[in-house]
Amino acid sequence: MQNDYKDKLNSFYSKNKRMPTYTEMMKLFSFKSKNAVARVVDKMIEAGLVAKDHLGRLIPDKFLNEVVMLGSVKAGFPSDVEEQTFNDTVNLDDFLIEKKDSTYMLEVDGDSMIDAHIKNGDMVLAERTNKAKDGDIVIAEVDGEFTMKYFKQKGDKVWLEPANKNFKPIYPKYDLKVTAIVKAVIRKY
Amino acid sequence: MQNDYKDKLNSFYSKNKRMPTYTEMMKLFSFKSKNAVARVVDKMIEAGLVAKDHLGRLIPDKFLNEVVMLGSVKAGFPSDVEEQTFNDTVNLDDFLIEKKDSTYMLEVDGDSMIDAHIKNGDMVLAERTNKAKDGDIVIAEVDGEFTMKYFKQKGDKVWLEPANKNFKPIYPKYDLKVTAIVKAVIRKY
DNA sequence: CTTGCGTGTGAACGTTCGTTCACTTATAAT
DNA sequence: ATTATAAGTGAACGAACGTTCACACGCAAG
Repeated sequence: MQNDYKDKLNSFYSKNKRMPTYTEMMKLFSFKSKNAVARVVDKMIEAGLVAKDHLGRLIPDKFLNEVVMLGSVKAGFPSDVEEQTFNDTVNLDDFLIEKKDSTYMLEVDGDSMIDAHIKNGDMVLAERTNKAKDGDIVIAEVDGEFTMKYFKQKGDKVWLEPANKNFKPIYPKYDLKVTAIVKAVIRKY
Repeated sequence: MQNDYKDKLNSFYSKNKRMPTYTEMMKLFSFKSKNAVARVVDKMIEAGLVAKDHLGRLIPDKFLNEVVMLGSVKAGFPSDVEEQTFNDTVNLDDFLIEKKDSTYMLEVDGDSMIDAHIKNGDMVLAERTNKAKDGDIVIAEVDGEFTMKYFKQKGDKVWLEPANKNFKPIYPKYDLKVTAIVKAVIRKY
Protein backbone atom coordinates (compact mmCIF):
# COMPACT_ATOMS: atom_id res chain seq x y z
CA MET A 1 0.00 0.00 0.00
CA GLN A 2 2.68 2.47 1.01
CA ASN A 3 4.64 1.19 -1.94
CA ASP A 4 1.82 2.32 -4.20
CA TYR A 5 2.29 5.86 -2.97
CA LYS A 6 6.01 5.58 -3.36
CA ASP A 7 5.71 4.38 -6.94
CA LYS A 8 3.29 7.11 -7.80
CA LEU A 9 5.54 9.77 -6.35
CA ASN A 10 8.41 8.21 -8.19
CA SER A 11 6.81 8.39 -11.58
CA PHE A 12 5.41 11.83 -10.91
CA TYR A 13 8.84 13.11 -10.05
CA SER A 14 10.55 11.64 -13.08
CA LYS A 15 7.82 12.91 -15.35
CA ASN A 16 7.42 16.38 -13.87
CA LYS A 17 10.90 16.93 -12.43
CA ARG A 18 9.36 18.11 -9.18
CA MET A 19 7.32 16.74 -6.29
CA PRO A 20 3.55 17.10 -6.46
CA THR A 21 1.62 19.56 -4.29
CA TYR A 22 -0.78 18.23 -1.69
CA THR A 23 -3.67 19.02 -3.99
CA GLU A 24 -2.04 17.04 -6.78
CA MET A 25 -1.39 14.16 -4.42
CA MET A 26 -5.08 14.18 -3.55
CA LYS A 27 -5.90 13.24 -7.11
CA LEU A 28 -2.84 11.03 -7.43
CA PHE A 29 -3.77 8.98 -4.36
CA SER A 30 -7.55 9.27 -4.85
CA PHE A 31 -8.27 11.18 -1.68
CA LYS A 32 -10.86 13.86 -1.25
CA SER A 33 -9.09 15.71 1.51
CA LYS A 34 -5.66 17.20 1.80
CA ASN A 35 -5.55 16.07 5.39
CA ALA A 36 -5.55 12.45 4.29
CA VAL A 37 -2.57 13.26 2.12
CA ALA A 38 -0.81 14.99 4.98
CA ARG A 39 -1.02 11.84 7.09
CA VAL A 40 0.32 9.66 4.33
CA VAL A 41 3.15 12.09 3.74
CA ASP A 42 4.00 12.14 7.43
CA LYS A 43 4.34 8.38 7.39
CA MET A 44 6.55 8.47 4.34
CA ILE A 45 8.76 11.01 6.03
CA GLU A 46 9.06 8.71 9.03
CA ALA A 47 9.90 5.87 6.68
CA GLY A 48 12.61 8.01 5.10
CA LEU A 49 11.13 7.91 1.59
CA VAL A 50 10.77 11.66 1.34
CA ALA A 51 11.95 14.59 3.38
CA LYS A 52 11.25 18.25 3.90
CA ASP A 53 13.42 21.22 3.14
CA HIS A 54 14.41 23.93 5.54
CA LEU A 55 11.54 25.66 3.76
CA GLY A 56 9.15 22.83 4.50
CA ARG A 57 9.04 21.71 0.91
CA LEU A 58 8.82 18.08 -0.05
CA ILE A 59 11.87 16.54 -1.67
CA PRO A 60 12.72 12.96 -2.60
CA ASP A 61 14.88 11.13 -0.08
CA LYS A 62 16.67 7.84 -0.35
CA PHE A 63 14.99 5.13 -2.41
CA LEU A 64 13.13 7.71 -4.39
CA ASN A 65 14.60 8.57 -7.74
CA GLU A 66 17.65 6.58 -6.88
CA VAL A 67 18.96 3.19 -7.82
CA VAL A 68 19.53 0.55 -5.21
CA MET A 69 23.10 -0.61 -4.98
CA LEU A 70 23.86 -4.15 -4.01
CA GLY A 71 27.18 -5.83 -3.39
CA SER A 72 29.21 -7.58 -6.03
CA VAL A 73 27.84 -10.38 -8.16
CA LYS A 74 30.19 -13.11 -7.14
CA ALA A 75 30.03 -12.17 -3.50
CA GLY A 76 26.45 -13.30 -3.57
CA PHE A 77 23.46 -11.36 -2.31
CA PRO A 78 20.16 -12.20 -0.71
CA SER A 79 18.01 -14.22 -3.05
CA ASP A 80 14.97 -12.32 -1.99
CA VAL A 81 16.23 -8.96 -3.16
CA GLU A 82 13.04 -7.36 -1.86
CA GLU A 83 14.49 -7.36 1.61
CA GLN A 84 17.14 -4.80 0.81
CA THR A 85 19.58 -5.38 3.58
CA PHE A 86 22.28 -3.28 1.93
CA ASN A 87 20.34 -0.13 1.38
CA ASP A 88 22.84 2.01 -0.42
CA THR A 89 21.25 4.08 -3.11
CA VAL A 90 22.73 6.22 -5.83
CA ASN A 91 21.53 8.91 -8.11
CA LEU A 92 23.00 8.18 -11.51
CA ASP A 93 23.64 11.79 -12.39
CA ASP A 94 25.45 12.43 -9.16
CA PHE A 95 27.29 9.15 -9.51
CA LEU A 96 28.62 9.77 -12.99
CA ILE A 97 28.81 13.51 -13.45
CA GLU A 98 31.06 15.71 -11.43
CA LYS A 99 30.99 18.94 -13.41
CA LYS A 100 27.69 19.08 -15.21
CA ASP A 101 28.47 22.13 -17.27
CA SER A 102 31.59 20.81 -18.89
CA THR A 103 30.50 17.21 -19.36
CA TYR A 104 29.06 15.81 -22.53
CA MET A 105 28.22 12.48 -24.01
CA LEU A 106 29.71 10.98 -27.07
CA GLU A 107 29.17 7.84 -29.06
CA VAL A 108 32.21 5.76 -29.77
CA ASP A 109 32.85 5.08 -33.42
CA GLY A 110 35.34 2.35 -34.11
CA ASP A 111 37.28 -0.19 -32.15
CA SER A 112 40.55 1.60 -31.59
CA MET A 113 40.08 1.39 -27.81
CA ILE A 114 38.86 -2.17 -27.75
CA ASP A 115 41.70 -3.44 -25.55
CA ALA A 116 40.56 -0.94 -22.92
CA HIS A 117 37.18 -2.65 -23.29
CA ILE A 118 35.53 0.31 -24.97
CA LYS A 119 33.52 -0.98 -27.90
CA ASN A 120 32.15 0.53 -31.03
CA GLY A 121 28.75 1.99 -30.13
CA ASP A 122 29.52 2.56 -26.44
CA MET A 123 28.70 5.93 -24.96
CA VAL A 124 31.36 7.94 -23.26
CA LEU A 125 31.11 10.75 -20.71
CA ALA A 126 33.80 13.30 -21.40
CA GLU A 127 34.75 16.29 -19.30
CA ARG A 128 36.15 19.29 -21.11
CA THR A 129 39.64 20.17 -19.95
CA ASN A 130 43.09 20.49 -21.41
CA LYS A 131 44.93 19.06 -18.46
CA ALA A 132 45.45 15.39 -19.10
CA LYS A 133 47.79 13.07 -17.27
CA ASP A 134 49.79 10.25 -18.76
CA GLY A 135 47.49 7.25 -19.10
CA ASP A 136 44.21 9.15 -19.27
CA ILE A 137 41.80 8.35 -22.04
CA VAL A 138 41.19 11.60 -23.86
CA ILE A 139 39.30 13.21 -26.69
CA ALA A 140 41.93 15.10 -28.60
CA GLU A 141 42.44 17.07 -31.75
CA VAL A 142 45.54 16.08 -33.65
CA ASP A 143 46.42 17.98 -36.77
CA GLY A 144 42.82 19.02 -37.22
CA GLU A 145 41.11 15.70 -36.56
CA PHE A 146 39.29 14.45 -33.50
CA THR A 147 39.95 11.09 -31.94
CA MET A 148 39.72 9.14 -28.69
CA LYS A 149 42.93 7.57 -27.43
CA TYR A 150 45.21 7.06 -24.47
CA PHE A 151 47.14 10.21 -23.66
CA LYS A 152 50.83 9.55 -23.20
CA GLN A 153 53.47 11.89 -21.93
CA LYS A 154 57.16 11.40 -21.25
CA GLY A 155 59.03 14.59 -20.48
CA ASP A 156 58.38 17.03 -23.28
CA LYS A 157 57.16 14.36 -25.63
CA VAL A 158 53.41 13.94 -25.98
CA TRP A 159 51.50 11.46 -28.11
CA LEU A 160 48.37 9.34 -28.38
CA GLU A 161 48.14 5.61 -28.15
CA PRO A 162 45.26 3.39 -29.24
CA ALA A 163 44.24 0.30 -27.30
CA ASN A 164 44.29 -1.92 -30.34
CA LYS A 165 47.29 -3.64 -31.88
CA ASN A 166 45.97 -2.94 -35.35
CA PHE A 167 46.33 0.80 -34.87
CA LYS A 168 49.50 2.78 -34.50
CA PRO A 169 50.36 5.46 -31.97
CA ILE A 170 49.80 8.97 -33.17
CA TYR A 171 52.67 11.39 -32.94
CA PRO A 172 51.37 14.86 -33.75
CA LYS A 173 53.01 16.55 -36.71
CA TYR A 174 51.85 20.02 -35.82
CA ASP A 175 49.49 20.12 -32.95
CA LEU A 176 47.95 17.95 -30.24
CA LYS A 177 45.12 19.59 -28.38
CA VAL A 178 43.33 17.68 -25.63
CA THR A 179 39.73 18.84 -25.44
CA ALA A 180 38.32 16.42 -22.88
CA ILE A 181 39.16 13.45 -20.74
CA VAL A 182 36.95 10.40 -20.56
CA LYS A 183 35.38 9.97 -17.13
CA ALA A 184 33.00 7.10 -17.74
CA VAL A 185 31.90 4.52 -20.25
CA ILE A 186 28.28 3.51 -20.65
CA ARG A 187 26.98 0.61 -22.63
CA LYS A 188 23.31 -0.13 -23.14
CA TYR A 189 21.96 -3.52 -24.19
CA MET B 1 26.00 36.26 -17.79
CA GLN B 2 22.90 34.21 -18.50
CA ASN B 3 25.13 31.20 -18.23
CA ASP B 4 25.90 32.20 -14.66
CA TYR B 5 22.22 31.97 -13.82
CA LYS B 6 21.95 28.68 -15.63
CA ASP B 7 24.88 27.23 -13.72
CA LYS B 8 23.49 28.41 -10.41
CA LEU B 9 20.09 26.92 -11.13
CA ASN B 10 21.79 23.76 -12.21
CA SER B 11 23.72 23.28 -9.02
CA PHE B 12 20.78 24.33 -6.90
CA TYR B 13 18.62 21.73 -8.57
CA SER B 14 21.09 18.92 -8.19
CA LYS B 15 21.72 19.81 -4.60
CA ASN B 16 18.13 20.43 -3.54
CA LYS B 17 16.29 18.21 -6.00
CA ARG B 18 13.90 21.05 -6.76
CA MET B 19 13.93 24.46 -8.38
CA PRO B 20 14.43 27.49 -6.13
CA THR B 21 11.65 29.91 -5.29
CA TYR B 22 11.86 33.49 -6.50
CA THR B 23 12.96 34.57 -3.06
CA GLU B 24 15.73 32.00 -3.08
CA MET B 25 16.78 33.10 -6.54
CA MET B 26 17.04 36.65 -5.21
CA LYS B 27 19.80 35.58 -2.89
CA LEU B 28 21.24 33.16 -5.45
CA PHE B 29 21.53 35.83 -8.13
CA SER B 30 22.30 38.68 -5.72
CA PHE B 31 19.20 40.72 -6.45
CA LYS B 32 17.26 42.78 -3.98
CA SER B 33 13.94 42.51 -5.73
CA LYS B 34 11.87 39.58 -6.86
CA ASN B 35 10.95 41.54 -9.94
CA ALA B 36 14.53 41.44 -11.15
CA VAL B 37 14.37 37.68 -10.78
CA ALA B 38 11.11 37.52 -12.69
CA ARG B 39 12.67 39.24 -15.69
CA VAL B 40 15.67 36.93 -15.69
CA VAL B 41 13.40 33.93 -15.45
CA ASP B 42 11.28 35.18 -18.34
CA LYS B 43 14.35 35.40 -20.51
CA MET B 44 15.45 31.93 -19.53
CA ILE B 45 12.05 30.63 -20.46
CA GLU B 46 12.34 32.27 -23.86
CA ALA B 47 15.78 30.72 -24.22
CA GLY B 48 14.30 27.32 -23.40
CA LEU B 49 16.47 26.72 -20.35
CA VAL B 50 13.55 26.36 -17.99
CA ALA B 51 9.82 26.05 -18.41
CA LYS B 52 6.64 26.39 -16.44
CA ASP B 53 4.15 23.75 -15.47
CA HIS B 54 0.50 23.78 -16.17
CA LEU B 55 0.48 25.04 -12.59
CA GLY B 56 2.92 27.84 -13.36
CA ARG B 57 5.72 26.17 -11.48
CA LEU B 58 9.29 26.35 -12.63
CA ILE B 59 10.82 23.16 -13.96
CA PRO B 60 14.14 22.45 -15.67
CA ASP B 61 13.95 22.22 -19.43
CA LYS B 62 16.54 21.05 -21.90
CA PHE B 63 20.18 21.78 -21.09
CA LEU B 64 19.33 21.93 -17.45
CA ASN B 65 20.06 18.80 -15.48
CA GLU B 66 20.77 16.99 -18.70
CA VAL B 67 23.91 15.99 -20.48
CA VAL B 68 24.66 17.31 -23.91
CA MET B 69 24.97 14.61 -26.50
CA LEU B 70 27.32 15.12 -29.37
CA GLY B 71 27.93 12.93 -32.38
CA SER B 72 30.46 10.19 -32.56
CA VAL B 73 34.13 10.71 -31.88
CA LYS B 74 35.52 9.76 -35.21
CA ALA B 75 32.82 11.59 -37.10
CA GLY B 76 34.33 14.79 -35.75
CA PHE B 77 32.50 17.57 -34.03
CA PRO B 78 32.85 21.34 -33.87
CA SER B 79 36.07 22.34 -32.20
CA ASP B 80 34.33 25.08 -30.32
CA VAL B 81 31.95 22.82 -28.49
CA GLU B 82 30.34 25.87 -26.88
CA GLU B 83 28.31 26.44 -30.03
CA GLN B 84 26.19 23.36 -29.53
CA THR B 85 24.87 22.80 -33.00
CA PHE B 86 23.61 19.34 -32.20
CA ASN B 87 21.56 20.11 -29.17
CA ASP B 88 20.38 16.73 -28.12
CA THR B 89 20.31 16.34 -24.39
CA VAL B 90 19.73 13.35 -22.20
CA ASN B 91 18.84 12.74 -18.61
CA LEU B 92 21.01 9.88 -17.47
CA ASP B 93 18.35 8.28 -15.33
CA ASP B 94 15.84 8.31 -18.14
CA PHE B 95 18.49 7.15 -20.55
CA LEU B 96 19.59 4.14 -18.57
CA ILE B 97 16.67 3.09 -16.43
CA GLU B 98 13.42 1.87 -17.83
CA LYS B 99 11.75 0.37 -14.78
CA LYS B 100 13.06 2.20 -11.77
CA ASP B 101 11.49 -0.04 -9.19
CA SER B 102 12.97 -3.27 -10.43
CA THR B 103 16.39 -1.99 -11.40
CA TYR B 104 19.43 -2.19 -9.21
CA MET B 105 23.14 -1.66 -9.48
CA LEU B 106 25.76 -4.25 -8.96
CA GLU B 107 29.53 -4.29 -8.95
CA VAL B 108 31.20 -6.85 -11.15
CA ASP B 109 33.58 -9.16 -9.36
CA GLY B 110 35.88 -11.14 -11.59
CA ASP B 111 36.70 -11.30 -15.25
CA SER B 112 34.42 -14.07 -16.44
CA MET B 113 32.69 -11.70 -18.86
CA ILE B 114 35.84 -10.02 -20.10
CA ASP B 115 35.32 -11.05 -23.74
CA ALA B 116 32.03 -9.18 -23.61
CA HIS B 117 34.16 -6.24 -22.46
CA ILE B 118 32.79 -6.23 -18.96
CA LYS B 119 35.69 -5.81 -16.58
CA ASN B 120 36.26 -6.56 -12.96
CA GLY B 121 35.05 -3.50 -11.04
CA ASP B 122 32.55 -2.33 -13.64
CA MET B 123 29.07 -1.46 -12.48
CA VAL B 124 26.08 -3.16 -13.98
CA LEU B 125 22.44 -2.11 -14.13
CA ALA B 126 20.25 -5.16 -13.77
CA GLU B 127 16.50 -5.37 -14.14
CA ARG B 128 14.71 -7.99 -12.11
CA THR B 129 12.86 -10.49 -14.29
CA ASN B 130 12.84 -14.20 -14.95
CA LYS B 131 12.23 -13.96 -18.65
CA ALA B 132 15.58 -14.09 -20.36
CA LYS B 133 16.21 -14.70 -24.03
CA ASP B 134 19.08 -16.66 -25.53
CA GLY B 135 22.10 -14.38 -25.63
CA ASP B 136 21.07 -12.05 -22.82
CA ILE B 137 23.56 -11.32 -20.10
CA VAL B 138 21.86 -12.32 -16.86
CA ILE B 139 22.27 -12.47 -13.13
CA ALA B 140 21.31 -16.01 -12.25
CA GLU B 141 21.22 -18.39 -9.37
CA VAL B 142 22.60 -21.80 -10.22
CA ASP B 143 22.50 -24.49 -7.61
CA GLY B 144 22.38 -21.89 -4.89
CA GLU B 145 25.08 -19.55 -6.13
CA PHE B 146 24.80 -16.20 -7.88
CA THR B 147 26.70 -15.36 -10.99
CA MET B 148 26.68 -13.16 -14.08
CA LYS B 149 26.87 -14.92 -17.42
CA TYR B 150 25.42 -15.23 -20.89
CA PHE B 151 22.06 -16.94 -20.85
CA LYS B 152 21.83 -19.70 -23.44
CA GLN B 153 18.81 -21.66 -24.49
CA LYS B 154 18.34 -24.31 -27.15
CA GLY B 155 14.98 -26.03 -27.03
CA ASP B 156 14.50 -27.32 -23.50
CA LYS B 157 18.14 -27.07 -22.65
CA VAL B 158 19.21 -24.05 -20.66
CA TRP B 159 22.68 -23.15 -19.48
CA LEU B 160 25.06 -20.30 -18.74
CA GLU B 161 28.12 -19.34 -20.69
CA PRO B 162 30.97 -17.09 -19.57
CA ALA B 163 32.72 -14.73 -21.95
CA ASN B 164 36.16 -15.94 -21.05
CA LYS B 165 37.99 -18.96 -22.46
CA ASN B 166 39.41 -19.76 -19.05
CA PHE B 167 35.94 -20.46 -17.65
CA LYS B 168 33.63 -23.28 -18.54
CA PRO B 169 29.91 -23.13 -19.36
CA ILE B 170 27.66 -23.88 -16.42
CA TYR B 171 25.09 -26.61 -16.84
CA PRO B 172 22.80 -26.53 -13.84
CA LYS B 173 22.71 -29.71 -11.82
CA TYR B 174 19.50 -28.90 -10.04
CA ASP B 175 18.25 -25.45 -10.70
CA LEU B 176 18.88 -22.38 -12.84
CA LYS B 177 16.96 -19.35 -11.76
CA VAL B 178 17.37 -16.09 -13.66
CA THR B 179 16.83 -13.19 -11.29
CA ALA B 180 17.73 -10.26 -13.54
CA ILE B 181 18.99 -9.35 -16.96
CA VAL B 182 21.77 -6.87 -17.48
CA LYS B 183 20.59 -3.71 -19.22
CA ALA B 184 23.66 -1.55 -19.02
CA VAL B 185 27.31 -1.48 -18.07
CA ILE B 186 28.93 1.52 -16.43
CA ARG B 187 32.59 2.10 -15.91
CA LYS B 188 34.04 5.04 -14.03
CA TYR B 189 37.63 6.22 -14.38
C1' DC C 1 -24.14 -2.36 22.14
C1' DT C 2 -20.58 0.69 23.23
C1' DT C 3 -16.12 2.33 23.29
C1' DG C 4 -11.80 3.57 21.18
C1' DC C 5 -8.86 4.18 17.36
C1' DG C 6 -7.45 4.61 12.80
C1' DT C 7 -8.69 6.82 8.63
C1' DG C 8 -11.04 10.05 5.61
C1' DT C 9 -13.81 14.50 4.98
C1' DG C 10 -14.49 19.40 4.64
C1' DA C 11 -13.63 23.93 5.95
C1' DA C 12 -10.81 27.55 7.86
C1' DC C 13 -6.33 29.75 8.71
C1' DG C 14 -1.93 32.15 8.30
C1' DT C 15 2.00 32.04 5.32
C1' DT C 16 4.45 32.34 1.24
C1' DC C 17 4.29 32.15 -3.43
C1' DG C 18 4.68 34.50 -8.12
C1' DT C 19 2.91 38.58 -10.24
C1' DT C 20 2.38 43.32 -11.00
C1' DC C 21 2.70 48.31 -10.37
C1' DA C 22 5.03 52.74 -9.96
C1' DC C 23 9.34 54.47 -9.33
C1' DT C 24 14.52 54.87 -9.45
C1' DT C 25 19.09 54.04 -11.26
C1' DA C 26 22.35 52.84 -14.87
C1' DT C 27 23.87 52.61 -19.76
C1' DA C 28 24.18 54.25 -24.21
C1' DA C 29 22.82 57.24 -28.22
C1' DT C 30 21.89 61.52 -30.06
C1' DA D 1 23.06 67.96 -21.71
C1' DT D 2 19.09 65.45 -23.06
C1' DT D 3 16.68 61.63 -24.16
C1' DA D 4 15.51 56.74 -24.71
C1' DT D 5 16.05 52.11 -23.31
C1' DA D 6 17.26 48.64 -20.25
C1' DA D 7 17.73 46.87 -15.60
C1' DG D 8 16.88 46.98 -10.53
C1' DT D 9 14.09 48.41 -6.32
C1' DG D 10 10.35 48.11 -3.11
C1' DA D 11 5.72 47.52 -1.96
C1' DA D 12 1.21 45.65 -2.72
C1' DC D 13 -1.87 42.02 -4.40
C1' DG D 14 -4.67 37.78 -5.01
C1' DA D 15 -3.97 32.93 -5.31
C1' DA D 16 -2.35 28.68 -3.81
C1' DC D 17 0.22 26.45 -0.56
C1' DG D 18 0.64 23.29 3.67
C1' DT D 19 -1.34 23.07 8.20
C1' DT D 20 -4.78 22.37 11.48
C1' DC D 21 -9.20 22.38 13.26
C1' DA D 22 -13.79 19.69 14.30
C1' DC D 23 -16.40 16.06 12.75
C1' DA D 24 -18.04 11.51 10.37
C1' DC D 25 -17.36 6.85 9.30
C1' DG D 26 -15.83 1.89 9.70
C1' DC D 27 -13.93 -1.73 12.17
C1' DA D 28 -12.18 -4.39 16.06
C1' DA D 29 -12.01 -5.15 21.14
C1' DG D 30 -14.23 -5.24 25.33
